[in-house]
Amino acid sequence: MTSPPPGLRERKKRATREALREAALRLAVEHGPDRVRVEDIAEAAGVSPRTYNNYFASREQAIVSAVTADREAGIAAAVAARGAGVRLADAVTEAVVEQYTHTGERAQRALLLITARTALRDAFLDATADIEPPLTEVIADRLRDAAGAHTARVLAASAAAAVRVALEGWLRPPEGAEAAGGLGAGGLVVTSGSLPDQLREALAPLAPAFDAAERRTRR
Amino acid sequence: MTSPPPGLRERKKRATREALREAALRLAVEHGPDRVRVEDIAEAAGVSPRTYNNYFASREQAIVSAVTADREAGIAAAVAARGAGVRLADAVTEAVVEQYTHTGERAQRALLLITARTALRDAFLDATADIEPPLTEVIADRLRDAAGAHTARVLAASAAAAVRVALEGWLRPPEGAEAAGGLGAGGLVVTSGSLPDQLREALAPLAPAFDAAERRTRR
DNA sequence: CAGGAAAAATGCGCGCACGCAAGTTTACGT
DNA sequence: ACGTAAACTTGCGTGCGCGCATTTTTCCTG
Repeated sequence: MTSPPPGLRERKKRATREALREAALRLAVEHGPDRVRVEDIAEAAGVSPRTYNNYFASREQAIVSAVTADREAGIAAAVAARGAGVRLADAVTEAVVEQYTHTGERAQRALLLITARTALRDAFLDATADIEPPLTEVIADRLRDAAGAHTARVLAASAAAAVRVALEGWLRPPEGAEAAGGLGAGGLVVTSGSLPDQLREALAPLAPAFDAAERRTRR
Repeated sequence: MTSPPPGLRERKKRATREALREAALRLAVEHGPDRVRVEDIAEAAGVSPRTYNNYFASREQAIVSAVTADREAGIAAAVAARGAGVRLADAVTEAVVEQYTHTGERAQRALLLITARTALRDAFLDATADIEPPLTEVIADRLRDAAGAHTARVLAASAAAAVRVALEGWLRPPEGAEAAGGLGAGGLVVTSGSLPDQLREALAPLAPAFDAAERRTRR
């Protein structure tokens, strides 16, 4: 899988990235997200501002990364942990729920801060796309037939998209009815259930697709 | 459907946006995408640079928008055109294929330019998410039951994600095209499979999900 | 254990995104 | 018809993203 020698070079790189994550989140919590500049983050991490955005494309990305990194790192294992015994759709769903609810104290506090600022919310939502690669890998691992690779890619992308929809609905309580569509005021804006429920509800419509893909590999 | 008076204010707004689109694409084709500044686009459209990014968040977005606007405008009609007689999954698939292949000459030429520059390619891929709202509307139009709204949202998001995967695979390997000197030094992007095939292949795994949702509405 | 190539970090500079506080235009009520 | 409020545009200033050229660090090979 990974390279047997982690590479000394690669380790420092990861250390720097982690330092930037940590610094970004800490400073954001300390002084408020708007009161922190890239220069401050870079200084706290011991690198130049120019180096900073060799790692992160935007200021928001660095802050959010501290929260999302764990999930994109653990989602694959969480799916794999639920072995071949359970339905693939259930494995993915429960793995997602686990990764987004069984979260540390620090992440929970950071989320509270993220949901307040629009720019950070958007960055957080965009970050959900980062679970797609690891998801693709584990799904492809269970779809061994010829077209499995392509199918896994699509299913992973769809699952990530569904998660995004769930998260959007979850942190959207304070919003007027200014949807893009014309007669979009179609009544029930019931939303704002618990996050696990939102996730399960969003992933449920995709279950038949997962089932079909999984069924094809058995024959 | 829409507001009976289009609104005089709204008309000027759309005209300005269209002018910016047109100017951005024209200048990009004329002088090359890197040789055009926001100031030039704004001047060509008759507005100030500051006004420019009240309409577009990035320079690339404006250029790409000239190509993608038609699709996000027509995708809903394309699905609706295929009436309730055909399977929802097929309607969506064929509508997507139609929108991304039956394209004008100008768009085709612009695409050639977009695929060359990495920044424009990324912007183009990101723009596929814009078909999600109209898709949500038409799908919800055919899913009339209670949970149809949520399901439509997830299915639309998944379909958009699948389209993105297809497009990624389509314009994948532009390696060694580092001849930025002359005009039209065009290295033809070698594609793996025709675009319609890629789209159909990517959307196919989602068909069972569409079927299940559609089947639920009939009883 | 050197020497040299590849890769990352840094300094510098330019153009862009966006907040803020005017000025200007459109829409609507009495 | 006129005045007022809301929306859109504009000028200005600041911080940021990133390309380019240079210096420093890391890794490999003879």
